[in-house]
Amino acid sequence: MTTAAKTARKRNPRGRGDRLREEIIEAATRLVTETGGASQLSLRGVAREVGIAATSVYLHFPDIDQLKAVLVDRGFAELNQARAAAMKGITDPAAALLVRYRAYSQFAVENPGIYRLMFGPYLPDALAFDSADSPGRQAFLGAVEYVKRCQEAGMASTDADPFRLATLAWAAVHGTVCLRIDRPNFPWPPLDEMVDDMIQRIIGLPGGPAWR
Amino acid sequence: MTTAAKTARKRNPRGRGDRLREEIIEAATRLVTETGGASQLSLRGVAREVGIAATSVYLHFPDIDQLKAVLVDRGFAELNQARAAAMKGITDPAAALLVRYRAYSQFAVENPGIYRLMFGPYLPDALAFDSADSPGRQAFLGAVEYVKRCQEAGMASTDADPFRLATLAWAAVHGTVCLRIDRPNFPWPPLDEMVDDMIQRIIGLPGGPAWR
DNA sequence: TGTACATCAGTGAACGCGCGTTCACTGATGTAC
DNA sequence: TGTACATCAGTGAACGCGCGTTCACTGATGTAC
Repeated sequence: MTTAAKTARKRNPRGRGDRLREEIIEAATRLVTETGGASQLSLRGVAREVGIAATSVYLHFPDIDQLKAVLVDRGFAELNQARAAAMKGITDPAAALLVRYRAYSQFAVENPGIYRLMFGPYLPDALAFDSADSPGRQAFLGAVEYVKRCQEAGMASTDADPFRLATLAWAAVHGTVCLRIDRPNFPWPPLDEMVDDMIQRIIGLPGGPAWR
Repeated sequence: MTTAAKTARKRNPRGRGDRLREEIIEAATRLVTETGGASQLSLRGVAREVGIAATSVYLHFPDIDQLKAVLVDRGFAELNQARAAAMKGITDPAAALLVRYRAYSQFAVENPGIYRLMFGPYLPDALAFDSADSPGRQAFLGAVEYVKRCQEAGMASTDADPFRLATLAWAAVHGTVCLRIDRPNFPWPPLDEMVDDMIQRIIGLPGGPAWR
């Protein structure tokens, strides 16, 4: 549906100008998802997708980077939500850890455009800074916590601190999904299987090589 | 040095028109390396960098994708060379494997623009196809071979076939370097240390968690 | 030895396109008197 | 109840820019006769 303006748009009623803001965000999400690349996301392209004049985007966003920032925020919100939903009711820390990374990787593969925007090189510098209280960092610290629980339960290697293990795991899963997205012709094993295998080996989870 | 034409270019002598081809490739390499992104590599930009008319690029490349293809080829050649140089004289298969991945990751971090072009989403489809005889695939099969040797020497996990282990290792190292490039503010451990740690855990190399 | 011609290495003007951004505007609807 | 005015939601023309691509060209140098 990236084509042109579908049906002639009706102007929003008085007081509901913010609805357009929502439409713009949705259109941008659609574009990023469909084209898989946020690099060519343009103000005029988004306006075209919504079916409004290019200038109307300025009513809600001072520039395209602000729009990207919103997409990234929503992306993290959605990822966190998916992760929380997947982990719901799971008490075993090792199982919870695996499910976390599976949810992460599924989100990435299902939303490659948004994922690339969140973790790739397209981000405006201000967002890419990845400060200690950024949503990405917060989620990472959540993973550190779960690794720690696994260690305390004797279900993970204790030869490295949990921060280090979580760092390795993040990088490994990130690479897994990036290559899958960018090199789809490689004979990859099924996603969940590969992620489980990866995490078990890195964290030293039961079922991993250290336990055989 | 991305600025403008340095010194007025002298036309190449008769019969040496191919020198310009080389200059164009070098300029493109410089641009990709400096800006770190191949996405905005443009025909006119390259011409500007070389100091020639935009149209002169057509004398050697029908379009920018052909130029990118050459950059990728050279990238693989350089990577292979760096890898071979690093492995020279090393007989221990486990040490050789570590050195391989260290060389790979160093190449990536030192040439982020080229690396992204080689393994990222910017590639023209024809190149990204990653067929079984592509240079990337060939290098990968080299890694599989070394994993196999490690297994045969009792220096690696034998709970998975070498192809699978090499797949995991590649993905993990790819993620390591990508995140390092794209999220430089994260408190990463030193590159070699992180790569060694990653590979030892995944392959089950001596020094890895399965051996402690 | 001179000269016409072919070839080679590259140029420069021009095109249409999509982009971000500006500016003044339009037209519907609510509100004050 | 009517009307003037303010506000709100959004438009349309125009700008300058960089881009890829076309076309006819220029000017040096080698080669055939």
